[in-house]
Amino acid sequence: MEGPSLVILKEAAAKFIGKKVLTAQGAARIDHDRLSGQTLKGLRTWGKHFLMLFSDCHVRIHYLMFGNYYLDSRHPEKEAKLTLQFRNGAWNNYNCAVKINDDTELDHLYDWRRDLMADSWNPGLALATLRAHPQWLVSDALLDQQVFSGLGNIMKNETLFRTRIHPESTVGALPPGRLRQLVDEARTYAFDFLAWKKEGTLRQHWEAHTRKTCPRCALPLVKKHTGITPRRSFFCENCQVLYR
DNA sequence: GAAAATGTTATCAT
DNA sequence: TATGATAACATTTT
Repeated sequence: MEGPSLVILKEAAAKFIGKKVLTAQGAARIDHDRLSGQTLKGLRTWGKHFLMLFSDCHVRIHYLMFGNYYLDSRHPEKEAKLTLQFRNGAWNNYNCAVKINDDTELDHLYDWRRDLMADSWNPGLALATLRAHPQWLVSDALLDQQVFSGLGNIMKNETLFRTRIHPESTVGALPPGRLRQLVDEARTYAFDFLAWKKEGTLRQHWEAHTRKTCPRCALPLVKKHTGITPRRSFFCENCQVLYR
């Protein structure tokens, strides 16, 4: 689950803010009793981290690859990792990593300027970090959660296709204008992703990710694992320039 | 039916 | 101590 999907959840679950947790339970190995009776003070996201704020702690949920949630309903069979029951509904979270953190000063843990979805997103800071690591492959750089927090593999492939940059280009070899373009397009695509995800039309808008042919030139797209991670890259060798 | 994938963190080994 | 390998999690799509 990538950053934009968490923004959608934050909006959908906002009705629980200010409400008391009647019961907390689930398969996650946390102290559920600690949450029962507490009032949900707020919800935040930082990249792919979903944060539930309470007066003396916060819960961090990471949905990883397969995580999902049900609001006011539940999975027909699976046991939730964390279920929060409120007077006005239920919040079930599945296949996710759940952690309680005693620190309530989130600013100690998170640099909000790094969150691609945030108003406080700072493209200049991302740019500066990239400039400091010229040897990185762009496919690794985009997936670095300390630089583009919330950016996932789909967003990586689509951003590179849009900017016509080959995933195995090195950051340092990109002309300055192209590097800036990459940073800006990552943010632009993130919000297109958000809008399409809300409409339920995300997948049909993919131009490169999981596609077989290039929508620009009709040549076959290359599917290859690139970078240190390594994650799937779908790209056009004809349209996307390799900067080395 | 096998394999791979919208991903990260904890733990163990070196 | 720092870095790196491996396990763990566990569903949907190809």
